[in-house]
Amino acid sequence: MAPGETDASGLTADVDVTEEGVREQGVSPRRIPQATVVRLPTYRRLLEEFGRSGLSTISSEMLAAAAHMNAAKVRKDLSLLGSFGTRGSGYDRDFLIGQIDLALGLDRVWPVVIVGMGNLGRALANSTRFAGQNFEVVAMLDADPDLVGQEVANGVIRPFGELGAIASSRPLAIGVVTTPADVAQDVADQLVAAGVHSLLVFAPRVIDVPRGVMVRYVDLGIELQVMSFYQSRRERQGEDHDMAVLGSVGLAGPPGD
Amino acid sequence: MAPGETDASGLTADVDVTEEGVREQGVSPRRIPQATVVRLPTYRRLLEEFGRSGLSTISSEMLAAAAHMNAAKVRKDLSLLGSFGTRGSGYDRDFLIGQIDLALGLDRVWPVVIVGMGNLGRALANSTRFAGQNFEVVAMLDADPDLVGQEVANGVIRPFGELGAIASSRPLAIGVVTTPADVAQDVADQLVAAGVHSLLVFAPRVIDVPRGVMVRYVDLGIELQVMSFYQSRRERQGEDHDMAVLGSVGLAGPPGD
DNA sequence: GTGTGTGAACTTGTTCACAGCG
DNA sequence: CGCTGTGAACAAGTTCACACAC
Repeated sequence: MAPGETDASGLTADVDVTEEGVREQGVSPRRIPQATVVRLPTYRRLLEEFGRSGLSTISSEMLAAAAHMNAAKVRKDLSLLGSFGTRGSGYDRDFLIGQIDLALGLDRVWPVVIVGMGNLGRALANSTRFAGQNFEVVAMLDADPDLVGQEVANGVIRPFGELGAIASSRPLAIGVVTTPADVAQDVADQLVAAGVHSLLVFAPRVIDVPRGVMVRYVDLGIELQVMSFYQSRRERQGEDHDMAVLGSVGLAGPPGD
Repeated sequence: MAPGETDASGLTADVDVTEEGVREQGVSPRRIPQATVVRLPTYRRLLEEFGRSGLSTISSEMLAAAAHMNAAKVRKDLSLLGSFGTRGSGYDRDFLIGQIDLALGLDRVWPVVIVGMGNLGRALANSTRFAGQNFEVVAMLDADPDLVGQEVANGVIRPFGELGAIASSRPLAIGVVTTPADVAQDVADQLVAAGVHSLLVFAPRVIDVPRGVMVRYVDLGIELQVMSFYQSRRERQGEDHDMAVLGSVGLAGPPGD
């Protein structure tokens, strides 16, 4: 196969993606498909970058070129947020960023808990993405007594057992699970009990959650195996296929051509 | 929306997923859609786990329940590899694992290079997934002189400038980019020049690659923003939606219901 | 009877192509 | 005339439902 770009995620592990509960209730402009939701952050980032170049108006064609995708897709995605473009010129950068933020819920700060402070948990805690504008790491937990008490990023690692206490002193929205696979389900259960409704799981394990709780998986093993698949194809067949881009986090596609 | 499960990836960032170059050439049994490729590693892992429970025959229903998905999907996916099931009983675990390995190219070891040995690069180098059976980290590079020479996992960090030399002494297949975003494109260019045909990019940046090179993205920022989207929906609307599971690495879906 | 393999229906996502606004 | 917004065509992915093999 020629490598093309994939879109991403790769590992859709799941099930049950019902779109209920959500249907128009005044607030939501329109139903936004998941495929679009996943692309909005990329558009947002590119708009920021264009801004640094001094551009204040950006066309779907420019965004599409920068994101390596089809302009019609960009327009369709953006039109789901409302009709913000100006025919003949394009979209006003600042206004569009504001609208994307509104759609993504980036008009507030979400409290995040990270459970499992090994190498990966630490890397995430130090990431600007986690410590950024809209997300605040309110707790870093681990069951290992040797790790408890250590300073990481701007805080200290606390015992996993304190989760309940932390949850009663302040609301928690997102839980990041960077523990070994064998305890991931138990950790997830306790996070859900603590009020977390969104889980980002790095452990290679399918997690059971009650309805209403969202789970997204980031699985490095799957990523590598997907690459192995395309790489072995390329070697089996002649060279020069055309691979493109795939995305894990939902970005990218399989090496198509 | 009720949280459902998503499938994942979330961030499909890409483009160009052409399926050329690949079409049937004797070796490939049949065309395997990307959606299936991404799920094969999960089936493989679940089969391993069932094996530990002593089961030697597994039905699509069992796999589906464990993976939180539809049994018909499991059967359709597996049937693309060939007709390995036995009607009335199910699939022979060991044989099926072998067939999945064959399809995924896990019958050999792929040389991996990691560029950017900050927290994340180190976490990956220490990961069993990277140091596992089918992947071998043959080089850990960084441009920072302070990091060069440090021991990580089973090796030592070398200067990024040595990439070319390393590539001429042994073939490289997969490149992992865990550098800051501003140098990611340059690093990718050099990896491609060194013969790498698959890139796993953690930097929040769209990467340009020539045809034939596959890029998959893992973007934590996108993951968090996708969670923010569904979380803010849930709060805007009544509670109790039904979210499910989404996958980043391609596993999971949007919180549907 | 049990569970696979698969055509057909359906749903989701992408691309085209063009009407129409600025 | 340029670029958005969008219906309509298309492609990909999922689920159903059932014939058939064991």
